[in-house]
Amino acid sequence: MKKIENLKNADIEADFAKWLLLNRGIKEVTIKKYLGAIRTVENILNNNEHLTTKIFEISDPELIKSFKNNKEVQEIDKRGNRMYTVPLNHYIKFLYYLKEINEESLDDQLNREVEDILMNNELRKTTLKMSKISTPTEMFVTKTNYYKRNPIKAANALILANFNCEISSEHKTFISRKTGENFVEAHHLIPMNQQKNYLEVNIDVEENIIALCPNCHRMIHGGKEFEVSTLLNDLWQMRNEGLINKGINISLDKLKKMYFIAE
DNA sequence: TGTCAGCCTTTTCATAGATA
DNA sequence: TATCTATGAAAAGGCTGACA
Repeated sequence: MKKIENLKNADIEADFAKWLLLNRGIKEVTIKKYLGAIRTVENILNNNEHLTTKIFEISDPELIKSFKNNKEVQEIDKRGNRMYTVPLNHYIKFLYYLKEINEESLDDQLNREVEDILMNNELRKTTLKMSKISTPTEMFVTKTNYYKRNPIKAANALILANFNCEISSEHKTFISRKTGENFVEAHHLIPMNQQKNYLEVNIDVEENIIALCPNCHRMIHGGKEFEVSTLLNDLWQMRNEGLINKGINISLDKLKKMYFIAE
């Protein structure tokens, strides 16, 4: 069992190294030094009992951020010209990247369920009634808990948008074989992984679900910062009032942070 | 703020020789 | 013969500063 756990940590470390090499274009020599620096930080935190696990066992980027506040880490970081916080920052970005990939795959799963609902004429007629019964449901995926999306809510959102991309109704895609409508995808403006920060309200509601053409949907998940930022500006203007009516308060800045836009 | 080359120091490992 | 110790080479770690 111990060996399996070690293998998992080694896998994450190897994936992180591969991500640095392929996604960030960092040289192997530097990657080696970064991994060594992370190990040094890990030892410091272990020695002063701020940490009892390995850094690569941690999947919460906020916890990694807190390590940068440790006095000893700050001291060696200053001496080492930020060579300890730089790799930690990279690891934080890597963890967010992993979360984003999970968010995308959950979106894909949701959209397949939405299509199944919309292709059933009887079910389609009753979606608006059914959607009233809903509470956020946590589901377990790998080591992290995620909130299951309600496909009926998402189907409603697409119907309310008249199957148009909400960025521009001119974004025509193709007619879906299953639904017979212009193909658009459901996207949660406030990502569902943020439900944990909205304990009083359910963010899986029509007001938070946007119909997007596949191009805009991919762009919002993986576009350049300025492109995502532009999309978010428009969508936030469009939906903020509806969200407030549902008791969901979100500033544009906070929304951008959820998409890792540094502004 | 991040990257990276380069230099210095420390650690690890292999090998040979000394000793019990 | 087995074990310990000294030594040197290689690898890894730590740090600096230039540059983008």
